[in-house]
Amino acid sequence: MASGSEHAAETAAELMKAMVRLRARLRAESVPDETPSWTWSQLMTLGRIIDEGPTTVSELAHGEHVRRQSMAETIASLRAQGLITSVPDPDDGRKTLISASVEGRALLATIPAAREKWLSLTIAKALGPDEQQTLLKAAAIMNQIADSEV
Amino acid sequence: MASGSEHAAETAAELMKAMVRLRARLRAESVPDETPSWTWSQLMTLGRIIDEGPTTVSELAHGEHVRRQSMAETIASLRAQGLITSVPDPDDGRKTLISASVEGRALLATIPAAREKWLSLTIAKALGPDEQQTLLKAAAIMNQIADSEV
DNA sequence: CGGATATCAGACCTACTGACATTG
DNA sequence: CCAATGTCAGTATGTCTGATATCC
Repeated sequence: MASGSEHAAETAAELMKAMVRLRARLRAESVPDETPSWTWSQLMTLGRIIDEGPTTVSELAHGEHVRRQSMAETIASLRAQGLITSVPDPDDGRKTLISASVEGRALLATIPAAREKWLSLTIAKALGPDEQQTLLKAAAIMNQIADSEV
Repeated sequence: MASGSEHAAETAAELMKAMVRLRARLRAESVPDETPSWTWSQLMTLGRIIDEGPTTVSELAHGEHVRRQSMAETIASLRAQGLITSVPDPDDGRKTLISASVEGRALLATIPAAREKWLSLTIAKALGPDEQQTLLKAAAIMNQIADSEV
């Protein structure tokens, strides 16, 4: 074989294509009137805050591979909706420790995510168990790639 | 059984998470100085034009699940770079038929996509053949979902 | 005139880069 | 003084909605 890298290029291209197209479909399918306010970035950041306990904007930004400024925006949205609380770090005045509020934990527990609804339904309706399993495995692999060191 | 929908919800959530995070990582990894000009939307649209022969903005927009205006932007970029040509439909004055130019076909044949480079390398380096196969299958399934009828 | 196509104009969302104050 | 953190600005991209002209 030794054609591993060729396959890798094809896989990369196909994966990118699938991601762009599925994203577009999800956007098209999302009902504007039902969208409350949370984006996936917000939801995922909230989940990460709950998992990692009190943390800082910089740490979150690093973990999600975005700039501090971008993450600050997300945090501001979450704070505006009362899903998180932030207090100055008593040991380091530069830092602001962010924690999930009771409301934030409650929200994530129910995981309403209107956008997810259509995808869940379509997956349940159009896919067999094997295909669902493949997607789940692929999601894990994609996360692994996203966090791979160099 | 009967838990298919629960699994579907979990799969949907995991897939969304993976897509958002991988996208972020790809953005972080893309080298700004190397980015020539093509976006994935442009590349995919170009591919679709080649596959479907002469077509219209509306048809392309429908196929990619975006608004006509958005697709018009993409088409304008492709035209500005000489990758496509467009002529008025002789039979229907409202339509503009779009075809790929020789340059466009040549470009897609080489598939340079600088953004793809990091992903290809990481896939080749960090993933085994089985995992690559899973991603490829998943990509096909994701496309299937993106085009599913209701 | 109603339906479809294309395009112009304005807005938004989310991320980016650059510059700055504060703290360690 | 230098490094890290957080925040304020301005920019860029890709998409959206609304309005308009043209053609069938």
